[in-house]
Amino acid sequence: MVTAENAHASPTDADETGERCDAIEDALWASGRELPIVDAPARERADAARNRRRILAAAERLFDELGVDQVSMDAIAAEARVGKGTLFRRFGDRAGLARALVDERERRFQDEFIRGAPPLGPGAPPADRLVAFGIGMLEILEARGELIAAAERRSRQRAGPYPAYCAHIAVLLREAAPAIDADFVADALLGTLSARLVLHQRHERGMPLERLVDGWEDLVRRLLR
Amino acid sequence: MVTAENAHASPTDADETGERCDAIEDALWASGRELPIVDAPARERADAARNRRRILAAAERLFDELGVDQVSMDAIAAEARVGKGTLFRRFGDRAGLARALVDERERRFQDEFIRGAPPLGPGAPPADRLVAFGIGMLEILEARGELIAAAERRSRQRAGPYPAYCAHIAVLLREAAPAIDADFVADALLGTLSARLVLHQRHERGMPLERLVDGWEDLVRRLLR
DNA sequence: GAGTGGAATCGAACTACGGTCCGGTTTCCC
DNA sequence: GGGAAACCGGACCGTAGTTCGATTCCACTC
Repeated sequence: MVTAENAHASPTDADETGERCDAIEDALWASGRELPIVDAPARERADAARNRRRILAAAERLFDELGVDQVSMDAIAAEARVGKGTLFRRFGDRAGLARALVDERERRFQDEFIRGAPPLGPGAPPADRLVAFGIGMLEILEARGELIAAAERRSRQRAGPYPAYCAHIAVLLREAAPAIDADFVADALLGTLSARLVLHQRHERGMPLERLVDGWEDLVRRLLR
Repeated sequence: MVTAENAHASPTDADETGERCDAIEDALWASGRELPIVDAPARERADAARNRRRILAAAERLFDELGVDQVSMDAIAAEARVGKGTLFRRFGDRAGLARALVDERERRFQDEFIRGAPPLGPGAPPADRLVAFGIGMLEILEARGELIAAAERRSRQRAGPYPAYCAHIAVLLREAAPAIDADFVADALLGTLSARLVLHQRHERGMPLERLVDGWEDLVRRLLR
């Protein structure tokens, strides 16, 4: 069944999926969340790895071509030349697959936020870091909003990077304004960066990206002044 | 098929669905939205009215008994002794049915907000009205959160009372702080009152209602001070 | 390096659910 | 009573997600 033609049929050459970053993992543990379950297990069988890559490549291709919510899971499985069971065992559900596709980018973002250069990373005043966080998030949403909306479909708060974002924002808020209910306000701020909301503002209400950026900055400054 | 037993089998005695309030309608029009389509049409046939009542009663019963997202549309149709087609033609989709079930309460809330007594209604300072709005919304969510979450499932921003809430909040914000981007901040504030988020905070994170109330008030005051 | 036991994985058939369609029936107005 | 419009409801469709027997792979032995 595995022909020579599709034995290494992955056009995305993201082959080094095995790379880990212990610093990020530690930071995530410290923030009290589990790691996202989108990686390969420690020892992955060769056929499983091949199928995982083929599924991700097929999904990326179809999403790109047709739009995220015009593509069924059956279509992805067929395009990847893989059974449905394989698809779902690998990624859990549709949201898990979407999460896997944005995971690399989100990891990089978390990395920059935790240990990158100011103003996003440590060193800058907390208000500036918060502003930079929102801008970075809005940029990611601009590029991958549909996908992230699909990843957040079931419950945004439960899975994915939400708890980590929440914890990081809360830390900054406590630093900048100790009197504040940091966890509550973190949820409030993150609500502004919900994929569904931003997509609606951008495409249905026609608000330009700069307006969202300015709005975010003003919101943060007003809260922390 | 229609037996005497279920001919008027509606335990909810919301029989006067025909009552209209032109003031509210005008206000809603002024805010640029359409009216919610959950009413009976102007002239409803007798069998249609009977079936609508039976569907609403059945849904209420099953939702109460089993929890909102443990009840399928088939089950509601069966419990109401009605075909699936009838159910969907009447209410459009699952969200529409849920909206119909909270509609009366939301209308009352909109009414109080537009023309009721202060601090919710006109007369109080805008900041106080905003605080009261959030508290009222949180109370509704406390009582009917699951149902409202179901009503918001597809796109919160597009359907239901969201546009009206948004417009009203924006008016208050402009009054209290003309320099603010009122539409943007209205979305931000309403994000805090999203049914999904509040349910998560209340039941999964165990935050007490008073904390959400205090958090909301502090958030509004900080923004407008 | 070939063989083997057993666990991990594969994938097509299956279930359940939301939503649509359309021929037949009921209701209402005249 | 008659005709047209509105309505009814069950069969039907596409999709997300599950199951489980068949298959593939890998570690270990000889």
